[in-house]
Amino acid sequence: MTTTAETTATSGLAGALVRVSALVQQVFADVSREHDVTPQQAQLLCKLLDGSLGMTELSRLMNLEKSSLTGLVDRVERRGLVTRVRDLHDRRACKVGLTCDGARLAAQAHAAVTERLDAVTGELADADRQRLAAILTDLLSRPGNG
Amino acid sequence: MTTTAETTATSGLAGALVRVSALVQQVFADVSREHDVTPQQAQLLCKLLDGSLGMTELSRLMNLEKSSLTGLVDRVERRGLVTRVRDLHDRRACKVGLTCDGARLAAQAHAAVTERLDAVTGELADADRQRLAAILTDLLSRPGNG
DNA sequence: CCAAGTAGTTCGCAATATGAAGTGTTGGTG
DNA sequence: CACCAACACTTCATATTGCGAACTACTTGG
Repeated sequence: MTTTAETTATSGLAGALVRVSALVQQVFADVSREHDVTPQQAQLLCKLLDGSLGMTELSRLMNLEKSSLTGLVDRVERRGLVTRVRDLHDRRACKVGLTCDGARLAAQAHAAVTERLDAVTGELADADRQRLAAILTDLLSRPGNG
Repeated sequence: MTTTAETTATSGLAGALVRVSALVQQVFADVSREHDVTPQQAQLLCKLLDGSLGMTELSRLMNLEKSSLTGLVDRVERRGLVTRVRDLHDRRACKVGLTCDGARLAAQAHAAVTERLDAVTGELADADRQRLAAILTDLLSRPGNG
């Protein structure tokens, strides 16, 4: 067993997940480009949609080294989409938050991604959509998958 | 409407898809790193698992500009995982194919990704796994989503 | 008060991605 | 046949991404 690519056939689920992931990434890339930001920048903005976050928290959330995040935030800040605010209680730390422009862009990009993904899943039967949502939610709720 | 992040709540499906995508990307990144290649390089190798492909075909398959692909193939070729073979019938074109090392690495990486994703979905009930696979396959079979 | 830990940044480096421009090659049309 | 548009791929300049190691500044426990 585990001879060649055909191994995929065992379940097909893993392969399907990889392909779905590629599809989502493509949607994300398209939307980001239409809003004149990179996918990473768009993702950063979206993470901030429900409140400012510290660098460490953000790096954990985005699976990035802190040093990588510094640069990313630098570039997004230079575009005026985000600001660093020094934390009053801990002068080492800072909170990264959206500017007005950033919030607008983030909301639009988020809506566009959602809309397009809903369009993709919209071709499914309603029952399947429900089931899909339920199963994925279940999957993501397991420890380690969140 | 479309006020803030809470908009996600409408269906939750789009958000779940995004999160699943991130999960898959992380698995891919981990596995790639363990095999000492970048995710992009691993992806390239996997595309070649069932036969050599031309640059144009590859660029379409990977949603990359041809110029981007040239560099990617260069680096992977430099590592001895892939070779360019001039096409006899069309001297403009070339076929990119796996070397022995490349094929081994690709197979291992592919197996590792599959294994890890199966582990992730293994926590689901069997019936849900089946349903999930069926729905995703259906989704991916729709024109434009493949 | 001092040692250890924590939050971020800086630096050097390699990889990734794009678009514009360039090199050959092919194939059809006049 | 000669030409030229289309095609396959490469080159180049540029920006972004990402890592790890070393660094600064601040906080906190003892």
